[in-house]
Amino acid sequence: MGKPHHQRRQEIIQSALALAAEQGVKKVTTQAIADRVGIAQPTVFRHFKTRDEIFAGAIAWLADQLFEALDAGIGGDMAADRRLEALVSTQLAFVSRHRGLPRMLFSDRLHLESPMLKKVVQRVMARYTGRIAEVIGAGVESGCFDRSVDPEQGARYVVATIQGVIMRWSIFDFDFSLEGEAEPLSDFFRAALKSRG
Amino acid sequence: MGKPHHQRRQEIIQSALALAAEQGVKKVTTQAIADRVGIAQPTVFRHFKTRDEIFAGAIAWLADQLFEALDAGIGGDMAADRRLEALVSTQLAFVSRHRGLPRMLFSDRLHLESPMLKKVVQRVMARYTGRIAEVIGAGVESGCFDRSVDPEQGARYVVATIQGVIMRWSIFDFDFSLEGEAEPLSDFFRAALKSRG
DNA sequence: ATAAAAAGTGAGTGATTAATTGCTAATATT
DNA sequence: AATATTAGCAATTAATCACTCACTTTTTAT
Repeated sequence: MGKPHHQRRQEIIQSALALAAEQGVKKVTTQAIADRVGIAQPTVFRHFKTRDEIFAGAIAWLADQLFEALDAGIGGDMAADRRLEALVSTQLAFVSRHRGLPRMLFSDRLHLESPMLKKVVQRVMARYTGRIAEVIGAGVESGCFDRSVDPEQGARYVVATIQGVIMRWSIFDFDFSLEGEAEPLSDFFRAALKSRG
Repeated sequence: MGKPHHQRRQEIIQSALALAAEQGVKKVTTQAIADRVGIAQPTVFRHFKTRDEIFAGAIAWLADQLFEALDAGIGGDMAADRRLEALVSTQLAFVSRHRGLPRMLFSDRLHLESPMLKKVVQRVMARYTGRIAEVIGAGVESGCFDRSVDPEQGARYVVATIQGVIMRWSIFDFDFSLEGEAEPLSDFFRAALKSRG
């Protein structure tokens, strides 16, 4: 027996994410992961030095996938508001497919127990907010959004709203369609940012 | 020795909240609470049957205080947008004074481990969202907000944005002034809801 | 082939922590 | 004053888990 290192790492990360999605971060024990992968519990530590490194690996993987999806979702040259709409809907669709993400991201465990994980999460958030700020900035330049809008601030609030919706979705155990929020949310943002007067 | 039951309960709840604010929910062990109150660890269980009941008590206390503050904050007869502004700023000021609230509310531990606590949190959220929906609804009636605004939906997004901002504040370890967000946030909401055309 | 490296295991350790138990001392009730 | 109730404690329990160790098997490289 014995699969190659990288393959096992992936299996472990995927199992951890699946467990987080289904039962919450607390239940992602090394034993539960091992059972799911089909290996003994100590074997997990052959592939990750600590449990936190599994989480860090999972978050890194999710971030990669997310930004890849975002880049794919806003190809072509659309107006800023259309571009923002695409961003929002891509983001919601992505999270919808990866329920482990909110479970990991919103877990106090991650932030407060491991400075390393906190750094990882903060970096992802900053990068994501920056991406949206660019779109808003371009929209302000082109007159699509109001000149009084501060791109950085607007981006923070857009991200906050999306996160709030996702958090609600996670807290209410995924009991409504996240993707169904894309359209009304985009309308909300358009109204908040759009050129008036 | 021996203080009355209700007084000790309060001391325990306050200690739990202080610990959550300072070090996160994970560190709110019955031992840590006991140390802070100045009693032995088993004595905690003379006043609460389980640890979860301490959390439930803390959340209930916070909810009471919050709605009291909100009611006090929107007395008088102002226009709907001013009323919403008052709500937002009261809310942010309250959370600013009670950092244990976000720590408790955003902890996956609460939601996923105890159905009872989950119910408590969901009730508070629903009540809070309803309160905002009323204000938005009145604003739409009076023509202060746009007729196309759905009060329930608008309220959900307003709450989502506020929660997102608070979550960011909590994740970034309270490193910016939450109360400073009141004004720009209110501007954001006003733009999103205000009568256009 | 053979040595070295990697992947695997069963058994165990140590730390943490909510909750129990059996008792004592203080307070309230009658 | 006698009794019951309540608040308190020290000692312990029982469960959970991340992580280690000593050892075996499989794969890779020489």
